[in-house]
Amino acid sequence: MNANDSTTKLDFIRQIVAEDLKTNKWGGRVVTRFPPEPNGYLHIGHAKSIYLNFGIAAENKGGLCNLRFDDTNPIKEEEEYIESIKKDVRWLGFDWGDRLFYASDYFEQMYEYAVQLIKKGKAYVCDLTAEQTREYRGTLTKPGKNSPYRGRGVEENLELFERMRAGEFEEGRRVLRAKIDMASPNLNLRDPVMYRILHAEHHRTGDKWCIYPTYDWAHGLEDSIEKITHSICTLEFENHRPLYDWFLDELGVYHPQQVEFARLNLSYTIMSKRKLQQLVQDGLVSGWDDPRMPTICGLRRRGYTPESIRNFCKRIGVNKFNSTVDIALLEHCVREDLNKTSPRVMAVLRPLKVVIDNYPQGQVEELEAINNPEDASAGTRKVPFSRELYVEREDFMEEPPKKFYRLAPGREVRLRYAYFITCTDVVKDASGQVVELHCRYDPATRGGDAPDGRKVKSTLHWVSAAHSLEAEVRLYDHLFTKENPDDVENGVDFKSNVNPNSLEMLVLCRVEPSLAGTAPGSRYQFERLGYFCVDHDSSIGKLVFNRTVTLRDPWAKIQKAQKQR
RNA sequence: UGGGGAAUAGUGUAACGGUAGCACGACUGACUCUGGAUCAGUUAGUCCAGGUCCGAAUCCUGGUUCCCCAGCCA
Repeated sequence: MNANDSTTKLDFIRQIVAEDLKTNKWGGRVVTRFPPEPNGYLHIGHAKSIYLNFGIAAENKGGLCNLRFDDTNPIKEEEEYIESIKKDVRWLGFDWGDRLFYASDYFEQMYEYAVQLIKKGKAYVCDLTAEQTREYRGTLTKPGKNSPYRGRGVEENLELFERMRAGEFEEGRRVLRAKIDMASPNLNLRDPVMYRILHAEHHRTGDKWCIYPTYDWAHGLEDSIEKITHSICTLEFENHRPLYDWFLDELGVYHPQQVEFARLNLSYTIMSKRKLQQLVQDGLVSGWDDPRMPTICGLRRRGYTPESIRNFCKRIGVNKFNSTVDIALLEHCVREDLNKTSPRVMAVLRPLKVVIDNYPQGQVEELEAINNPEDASAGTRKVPFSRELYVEREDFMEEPPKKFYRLAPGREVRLRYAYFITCTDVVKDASGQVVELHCRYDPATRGGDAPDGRKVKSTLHWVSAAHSLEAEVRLYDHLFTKENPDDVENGVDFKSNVNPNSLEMLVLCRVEPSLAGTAPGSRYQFERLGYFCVDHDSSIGKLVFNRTVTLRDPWAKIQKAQKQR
């Protein structure tokens, strides 16, 4: 049994949906929504929510999922984010069809609802300053005090609210509040603000409005208007549910069910939009799409596939308690996908020149290489072989330790798809650095097999010196050195845990000639090294690759263990 | 200190009163023209203490620990 066999294992939210369907609670409908505020870029945590909401809709007959921009705060929101969010959701493989909505489209209707609440004596205009409001609210343990404006008459409230809308008051001068209970142990119920005055240009409604609804007031209405059945949000909104319910009940309107789940945390990275922004602002990363970022655009640039991210979301499950998923699971998911789909290619990241002394000068052979051993239909290609080659610097050791199977003086290894070679001489520069290897090849092993049946312990990747192309390769590691980046000493913040070695730029790499002209976004496996993706900085004249993830590498582990000893 | 949530191998998740299972990780071994992939195996868990029951991860009682709430953010 594998993780795909989830038909019998429903998470608690899907159980609720299934139960509601059984009891016909919503008349057989399933309508969810993904409601981002367009104030930043989406990250892998959003992917969990997208996968959940669109997934539930897709799994149920007639199910719908709305993409709704929760644009109730013009100060933080921009059109640019709307486009990036749409792009990312689409890239992840989800389609909202014609179900694209904006909270701002409901402003008029929300206003009317607010008037209703005022008429019902359940909302009032309050003149307290923000600071006074805080004082009146009380604390976690002390009840709040009623605002002196709480007793204002309906007529006065109506008039003042209208004048608020008309722009007669300056920002912060007055708010509209719900009249609930200043002594409630749930602070969200202590007469929460419904409207605040913001003389700000809204990216969609322009200057039509100068009062804007708060989240608590707006969100339930948005869900209600769109006839959502299950309003799925994260745990921190649990305390808001009584308020969500209160507004809809007081209005007597269609009332979806809010369900909360735990947001995603991933080891060695952070998910907080605010902190991610700090990394960008402080230049610790190159931007929101830096391949080290957990943003969707970062992962895309890194070479992650939508399929692998969806699969990751499926595997992590959904629950009501905070947890931190091991980033190794995400990495496993890309490897799993890329192993099946990506063409193999040879590239040498840190070149070491090898001269095959007994190979004819000027001779070039085109050797056949398999494009993808996991996919026979991918076929084969020709790779040029010649007298002078490059191999990986770390594939040679003058004094090989135990368990090092690769090239060493006097040792025979195989060059993949080519010949067996034996190292006969090591050339060093003045500082003692190995700069060149001399080897002899066995012509009888052409293609990589010895007719006499002798074996070698390892196979190396290589490129022909004269035929290979220069490339820049960017190696990435975890963004932070600690599993939990927020684990810090007093006086410093999470940024002190940024991994100084999370990016390594290699500029003089050599790749096989078949890569000439490869397009940005193309993904490959560099044999024995890992999965790489062509960066959008790449051009015909200058190839640039990002390492998505390494291959599983037992030798690296052995080496690490040997060093520690 | 008030209120609201939650605790299952190292990590993430199943089991819904009836054999604690799966995945990732780690570790063996087999195979291999990628030290990849694949295959086989090992490892390891119900927060604690009581109680109910033939039987408890599940129900009850008491405790412990963690998360959220004092924005005119979402």
